[in-house]
Amino acid sequence: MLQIFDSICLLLAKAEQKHHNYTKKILINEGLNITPGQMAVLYTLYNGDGITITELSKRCYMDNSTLTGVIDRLEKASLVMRSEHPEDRRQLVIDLTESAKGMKPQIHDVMNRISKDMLAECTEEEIAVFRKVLLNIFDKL
Amino acid sequence: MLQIFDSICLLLAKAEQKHHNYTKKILINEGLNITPGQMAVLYTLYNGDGITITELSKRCYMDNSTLTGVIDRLEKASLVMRSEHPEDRRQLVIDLTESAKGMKPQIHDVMNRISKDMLAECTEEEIAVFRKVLLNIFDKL
DNA sequence: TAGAGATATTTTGTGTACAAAATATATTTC
DNA sequence: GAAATATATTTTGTACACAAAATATCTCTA
Repeated sequence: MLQIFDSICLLLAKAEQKHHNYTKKILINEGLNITPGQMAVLYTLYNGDGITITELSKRCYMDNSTLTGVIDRLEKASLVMRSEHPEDRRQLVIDLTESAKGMKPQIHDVMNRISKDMLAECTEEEIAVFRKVLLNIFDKL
Repeated sequence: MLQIFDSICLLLAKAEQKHHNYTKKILINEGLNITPGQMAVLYTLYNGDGITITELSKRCYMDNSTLTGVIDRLEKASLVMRSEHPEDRRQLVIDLTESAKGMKPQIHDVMNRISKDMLAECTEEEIAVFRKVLLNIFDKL
């Protein structure tokens, strides 16, 4: 059983997949009606909105062309607004709506809960190592 | 910098994303002309082919409906064959082609190389903890 | 044995993810 | 200042990923 996890590559991929689906379900259960990707964008914007799409893409490590669709859906859900950049007509500025701002505590709660759930059996040291290895993978690749 | 990685949830998601893209590039550079998902299916079939789609889906933790498309593409690339199940006409049996069997060493090499690259800076102990935490996430969620 | 329910696979619809091309606008260079 | 180049965003095409519905076939039960 779990034979394919001889490979740490596949294990990493599938652990993240479980985590992603778990996040999806919790967001639905909480009635937040957003997806994990949309949550990541909102979370990033809570650290400062009023930024361009390219800047947002850098901060949340999401492809520019992927963001187009995510922002479309967030805009349709009235959580985000595109507006013109005052000095450059190529750029668009993304702002959170009041409705999205109101969701901030709930979103932080959800993310904390998910971290806690998925790492419930792990010690502080193990979590520190886990974080370190993930950061290393992110930086290295 | 890396502000969103205060959250280990987003860090896990993005580390896996980097890993996925890295895998994609290596597979192209090696001239294997398959995607990471296709590689996972082949890898699973190397542990035993001649199994049904549902059995394959259990072994590689891929959704049945996702597998339909992956197998379509593998079949188009002549790496896999669907054939009728002798006793149950609902089921299809998936077999590797000779061509796919010939790729086994290369695929194992690629996967070992990727593990090595992404964990290059890590000690054996850290890797053991990393694996343990991933397995825990997979089992728990 | 006919009909109900179960199982296997595919299809459809939605949401990332990314490369490459398309579009629009800015900037640089000659 | 017009042409070349650069930048910002969207569009298009391909590949997962999964839920729900559609199909086909099998099995169980009355």
